[in-house]
Amino acid sequence: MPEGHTIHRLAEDYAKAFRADSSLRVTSPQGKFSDAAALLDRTPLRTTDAHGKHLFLGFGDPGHPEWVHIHLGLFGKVTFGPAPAPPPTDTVRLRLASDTAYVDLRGPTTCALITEPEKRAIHDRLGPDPLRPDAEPERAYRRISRSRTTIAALLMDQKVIAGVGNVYRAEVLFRHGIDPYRAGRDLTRAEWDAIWDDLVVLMREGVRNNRIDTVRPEHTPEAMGRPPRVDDHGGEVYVYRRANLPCHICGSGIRTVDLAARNLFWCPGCQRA
DNA sequence: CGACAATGAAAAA
DNA sequence: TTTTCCTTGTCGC
Repeated sequence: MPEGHTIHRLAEDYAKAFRADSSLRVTSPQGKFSDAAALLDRTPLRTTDAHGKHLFLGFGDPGHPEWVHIHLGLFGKVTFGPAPAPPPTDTVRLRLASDTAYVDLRGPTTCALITEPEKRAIHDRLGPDPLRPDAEPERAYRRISRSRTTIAALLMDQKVIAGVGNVYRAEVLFRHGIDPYRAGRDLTRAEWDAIWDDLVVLMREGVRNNRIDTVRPEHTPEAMGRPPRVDDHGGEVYVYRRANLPCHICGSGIRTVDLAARNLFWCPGCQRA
């Protein structure tokens, strides 16, 4: 389940499992991607790429690259396993299978074969991604510093910054004591730089561990003598999905509200205007 | 077995 | 601002 760290991890995992493997079979058991799958069948995966929540699988020779563009949306899931691949269920949009491994993609918002220019156009409309080495955080600040929109909404806008989702949004604002309702243009450059640098660290850690942990060492369950979090998406967090529970730091009840069809979580004690 | 939620975003209105 | 798309797991009856 997908914020940017998941997608970058998938780019690594797809490459690790299948790159340059001439035994690669490409199918679409569900049927919605059959034509493209037939085209790619038995051609090696050349490279993978990720920008924000967009995943790209590169096929073909470098002069004429073809890309499978994948976006998981809210429900998309990817599962890896060793060969032999089990019979696919009828929801598998895309299966890659080699002599040694297989991977199934289910429920993506997007799974399409695109050209290099089309890929470039996607990069162009995305904001800087804390997980990409070429990212320019000033580009994000330029937009934020001119916007009357709340920082909570701006962090979710992929044109402003790519890869942050509902969990990282809530957690990074908490970690910096920032009221989610503050307007973007009221953020100082120093505040933005601190947020960005923090996201770089947190999301890299997310890629490494394949989960989101945002709690500082001094606030971990072990350090504070409280039971570890029990939650179906794993990861130790301060506010995400902790509605009405006491804040780990100040004890205030964590608040939640429906904002633009997503659940926003924050601590009214620690995050003041 | 239906209702509902879930780390998302584009299209329609 | 609302609707739509995509899938799966959980909860209550």
